Formats: sequence, C-alpha cells, structure tokens
Amino acid sequence: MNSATRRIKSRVKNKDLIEVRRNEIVKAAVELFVKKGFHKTTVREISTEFGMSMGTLYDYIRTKEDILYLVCDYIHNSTSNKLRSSLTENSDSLKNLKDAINDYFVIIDELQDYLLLLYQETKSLDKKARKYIYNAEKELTQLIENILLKCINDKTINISRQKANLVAHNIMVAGHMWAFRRWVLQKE
Amino acid sequence: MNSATRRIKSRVKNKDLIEVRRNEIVKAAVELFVKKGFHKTTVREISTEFGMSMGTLYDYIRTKEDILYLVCDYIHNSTSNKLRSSLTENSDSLKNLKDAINDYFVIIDELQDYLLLLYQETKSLDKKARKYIYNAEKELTQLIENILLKCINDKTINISRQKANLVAHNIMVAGHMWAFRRWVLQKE
Amino acid sequence: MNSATRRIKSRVKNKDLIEVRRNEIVKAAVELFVKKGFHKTTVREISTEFGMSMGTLYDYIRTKEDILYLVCDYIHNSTSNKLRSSLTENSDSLKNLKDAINDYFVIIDELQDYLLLLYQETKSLDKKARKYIYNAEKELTQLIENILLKCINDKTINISRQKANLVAHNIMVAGHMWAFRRWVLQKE
Amino acid sequence: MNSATRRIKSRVKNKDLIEVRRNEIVKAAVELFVKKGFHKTTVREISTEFGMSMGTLYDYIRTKEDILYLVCDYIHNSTSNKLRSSLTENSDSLKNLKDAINDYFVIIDELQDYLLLLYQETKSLDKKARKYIYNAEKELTQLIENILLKCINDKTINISRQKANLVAHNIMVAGHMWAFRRWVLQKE
DNA sequence: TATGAATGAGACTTCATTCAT
DNA sequence: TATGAATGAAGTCTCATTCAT
Repeated sequence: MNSATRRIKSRVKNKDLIEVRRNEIVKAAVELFVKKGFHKTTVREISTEFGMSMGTLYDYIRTKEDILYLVCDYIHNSTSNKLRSSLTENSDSLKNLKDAINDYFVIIDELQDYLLLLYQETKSLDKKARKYIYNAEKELTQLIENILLKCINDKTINISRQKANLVAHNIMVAGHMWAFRRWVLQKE
Repeated sequence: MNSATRRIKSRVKNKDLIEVRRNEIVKAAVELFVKKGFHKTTVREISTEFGMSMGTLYDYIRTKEDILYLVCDYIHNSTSNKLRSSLTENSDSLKNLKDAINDYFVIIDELQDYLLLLYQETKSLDKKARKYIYNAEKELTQLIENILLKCINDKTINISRQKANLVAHNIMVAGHMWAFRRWVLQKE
Repeated sequence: MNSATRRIKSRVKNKDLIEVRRNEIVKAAVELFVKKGFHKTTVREISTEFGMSMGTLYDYIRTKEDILYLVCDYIHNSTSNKLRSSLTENSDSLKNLKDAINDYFVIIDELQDYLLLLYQETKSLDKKARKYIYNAEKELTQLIENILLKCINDKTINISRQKANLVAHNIMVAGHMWAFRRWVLQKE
Repeated sequence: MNSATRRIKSRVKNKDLIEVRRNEIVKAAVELFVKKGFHKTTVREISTEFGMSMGTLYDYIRTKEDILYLVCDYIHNSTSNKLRSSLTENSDSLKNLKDAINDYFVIIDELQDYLLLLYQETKSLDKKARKYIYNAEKELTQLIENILLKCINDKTINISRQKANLVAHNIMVAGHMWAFRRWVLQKE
C-alpha cells in the first residue's frame, strides 16, 4: 500500500484485503471515468462493475471523491512505475536519456486516456488530494531531471544545471502534447 | 448570431433579444464554470448571476448542457476573434508568422482559464456539440496553417506543404501546454 | 414569522408562503413525531402527510433536523400563546395567579403529547437550536414569575422576591409532572 | 439472570457466559446511549466499546432493540437495588419513610443521566418490552407505597389507604422532576 | 464460540426542468 | 415575456444484520 491509499479511511481491518479490493475498485472505476467522466459515473455503476454491493464498496472508501483520488493515484503510479522499470543504468548517460524519453513517449501513448482523465478531473478533488497528485507529477519530472543531470555531469549535453528542471519539464509537457493530439484531432 | 447559437432552440421569438439574453447567460455562466466546473455549478446559481428567473433562463435554452455549449462556443470565438484581429498582412511573411505565433501565445495566456475549461468540460457535451467545438478548433488551426503556407510559398521556411498542417497543430497544442503549465505547476 | 423560524434558510422567497408552508409541515410532522418519534419518522412520510413532494418540502427547510426544530418551536409557542391569551389582568393579583396556574395545568393537559415529545427529542437538536428551546422554556417561567412578583408587591403572598423564580420554576415542573403522570401510569 | 434478560434469545448456550457477556454489552452501551441517544449510536460502536466483534455481539442478542431493552432493564435494576439495600427496618415507621424518600432522591441524583435515557428512549422499545419496563417502574413505586402503608397503619401519617398509591406515585415523579430540572436548566 | 467482511434496503438530500400565474 | 414555486427522479451514503471461515 502506498502513501496515497493509506490516507483514505476504511472500515475494513485486513490491510491486504483493503489493497486487493481497492485495486478492484480502481479497475472498475477507471474505465467508467474515462468513458463517461467522474460526475456522470454513479457509485452504483462502479459497484456493479466492482462486482460487489454498494455497502461493500463503501467499506473501503468514505466518499465518491475517494474513488477519484484512488484512480488518479493509480494513474500516476502506473506511469511512474512503468517509467522507472524501463530505466536502464549503463555507462552511456546520453543513451540513458534517449531511452528514457523514448520510453516515456511509449508509456504516454499507452496511457493516453488516463492522462486526459487526470487533466479533466483533478479539479474535482479537494485541495489536499489535488496537491498530492501535483506532487506526484513533480516526482515524475524529477526522474527525467536526474537523468539529465547525469548527462550534464558527463558533459554529454551542454546546458547549465539550473536549466535542467526546465528542460525536464518541457519533456514532460511534450509527452502530454502527444497524448492530447488525439483529443485535438478528434480521433474518437 | 453565429452558427453555434442558432442551433439551440428557444421559446422566445425575438431574435435580437435571444442574442442579448444569451450573451448575458454566457457571461453569468463562464466564470462559475471556471471556478466550480460545469457539474458543480447549478442552474439556479447561473440564473442568480444572470439576474433573471430560472423560468426566463429556460426560455432561451432547453437544457443545462446548452449553456455549456454556448460557453464553449463563446470561448472559442473569443480566441478566434482576438487572433484574427491581431493578424497583420504585410509583405514579410515570416514576420507575419512570428507575430501570429507571438499573439497566439499572448491570447492563450489571457484566456488560460477558459481554455482549461474547454479541455475539462467538452466531454460533457453531446456528440454533435462536441463535433462543432472540435471543428472550431480546426478552423483556428487553419488560420495558422495558412500563414505557414504563405511562408512555404515564399520559401522563407523550408518544410513540405503536407507537413504544414501538422506543424500548425503543434503550434496550437504547444500554446495549450503553455496554458496548462500553470495548472501543473500549481500556481493557483 | 417568529425569530425561531427566521433562522432556517429557505429556497423560497415569498415570506408569507414560507409561513404557510412551514405551518403545514409542522402540522404534518408533529403527530408523526408524537406517534413514532423523530428518528423513526422518515422525511418521505412527512412529505406525504404534508401533501406535497419531497422536493417542495426541502424548499422550505434544509435538513430533517430543521423540521424537529420547527416542531419544538411550535410546541413552545402553542403553550406560550395559550397561556398569554388566558392571562387576565384584574386588580386581584392573587386571583390572577390562581387563574394562571389553573390555565397552565389545563393547557399542559391538552398538550401532554407535545410536552413529552419536547422532553424526548430536544436532545436530537444541535446545540444552538437546543439553547433556543431552553430559552423558550425560561420565558414561559418568567410569565409565571411576573404574576408572582405582583402578588409579592401586593403582599398578597408572603415570599421573598428572590424566591419568586424558584417558585415559578416549581410550578412549571409540577405542570410537567402532571403531563408525565400518564407516561408513568402507562395509559396509552 | 433476571426475568428481563431471560426473554432475549441467544445463540449461545452457556448461561453463565450469556450473563457475563450481556453485562459487558450493557456496560458498553449505556454510556453511548446517554451521550448520543439510542438511534445515533451504531451497533458497530457498541461492539467496539464491548471489545468483541459484531458477530459475537449478535450471538447474545437478536436486535439492536434488545440492547436498549437490556440497558433499560439494567437502569431500573440499579435504581431498585440501590433503594432496597438502603431501606432500613426500624420501629420508627415515619423515620423509615423519611429515610427512604431521602435515599431515593440521592439515588435519582446519581442516576440522573440514566433516568433521562429511560424517559427518552423507552418509546423505541416494542410494546412488550415497554410494558415490562413500566411494570418495573410500578414495582419501585410499590416499595415506597409499602412504607407509606406502614405509616398509615401506625397512624403516624394521616391519609386514607386508597390514596397511598397516588402519594407514592407523586413521590416517584417528583424524584424524576428533580432529575429533569438539570436538563431544563441547561446545566450541561 | 468468535470474527469481521459482505449485504442491501432505505435514508436524506439535490437539482434540472416544468408550468400555473 | 417573465416569475419562481413545485416536481420527482436520481444520487450518495449508512447501518442493522447475516454468514462463511
């Protein structure tokens, strides 16, 4: 259980079960949210998809917004984990960077719908939860920044250390652009 | 009255009045939507801001979604008009392009909140309305594309005509990302 | 409209209508509360008895507890008004006192069920509302106390002014005992 | 086990265990009921306070109302036992009466909260249970009445035997009012 | 005998929309 | 054309009770 989910109170005591059930809830909710949006998805629909009763669903969360939080957290974690696991650590720092960027775009491509959901629904979270999600985004940027910094150390790329964060940010945003292209091009 | 608003049925016959009232409705709704989002804004709140009764509000629209449609249309028109009016037509096509891009970014910066609203709530529109908004987006892209094509003709920039559309798109999306940067960086 | 009802927010603007409808609501709720208690009475039952939709009911109150508040206020006002209107003002202050006490007991007898309701359900009100109801009780006591004080001034009864409040209180409590006797004697 | 608890069905066979557990349940529930009222106290809260699982709780009772019944019975027994144990039997029957009344008021004072609970929640019991509680109340009254009758026999007080019951009642109710005074005077 | 996760009916409340005035 | 009270369907959430382990 990660730090995000730990914050949501549950009536159930068994920690492992909480993790299992919450994964099921997220799995049920995320596609519904992608398809219909958070507000147009009812808790009843989620619980049906979840395969258990509404009462049980509410044993693992306290409010509908908690589900959105779990979903946003899940999306971020998916991106983050995929990126981390793809990161290689070989001596050629420039190659590492290239691979990372490439992987990032592949991941974004896979998670397009989820990323869009993040952009569209984060606003519906309360302040604290929103902050948490934003921080998650920052963490991801840092991953890229760190790889950049290694290149700078190596002098394989020639930018100032101060600009590394900005560049990392630009890479992130370029990834998002890639995701939004579909939205703009209306390929539904 | 533009083609967008013409599609929404109204109980009122007087065309001029329709235009006046709808502008008032949009003016009332847009800030509420920006602040609270479409779903969390109630029709009652809009009508209060509107300064007339709920009954009167419903004389000029048929559904709450119509208001979102009007608002989205208004946002697009604002962007489009601002951009058009800033476009200059002088002999130096490359300068034209640079100015256009610059103006576009300035406009985006001003309309940040609205643009975000567009991204977040367009999904709530029905298919037809959504298509209309997408087309509006395309039109805007074409404005940029045309300026690009002139440069290509002039050979002041060196890309194939086929790629012009893609480049135009990239410029558009880059603008959006500029807007979203604030969102991601949490400068609220 | 008295000060109690003025505190409850309503979606309806017409003040007179609010008064009319709230009276209807109280009328519908009070018997249900007497019969089944506050918690076992559903808002749906009240609205059915009320003769209007649940939506309409909620146009005049905000929470179920508001209804209890209105009911408690109504009960107090009934007692208070009845007592006030029965109070005569003739030169014989002792007679006035005797009449007042007599009237009070008659009123209590009529309002037995309501008084019991007050004792049983006031606890369910929030702190502020509870305080208001307690104050109402105090006011009633004061009515009696004032009559007592006149007798003391006249020297028709011989107690110290300081004890007047305590005596008034005892009279009130004796009235309540009268009401509770039925409860204790199980005459249901 | 007294006659009250014997009526409530239990899944558990071991009679001694039933008694032990039920005492624990009452102990857990009574303070919660006093503080929050019967309806606002959840079975989950009771079982947490009880220190055992909900399943176990339901091994010893059948419904939530059973708990209220146990609690009411417990309160009555407490009062009754305390009063009985304080009763002395000496030759001076008038002194006995005075002592009894005095003790009764002291007991009432100690059990104020519980008595109030009895008045407020007895209504939530079903008919049979309610009757049982009322009878318990009668028994208590009889205790007082008997002492009165002795005084009458002794001619130490001068009222008719028929009126003894009424006087006993008045003493009881006066005690209750003493308890309620705190409630009315808002000394919270 | 003990556990606590699961159930599902039902509670309160909101709000887009209509309609009599 | 304008008003705003009325509607009622639908939404979120709670909790007494059961049952598999």
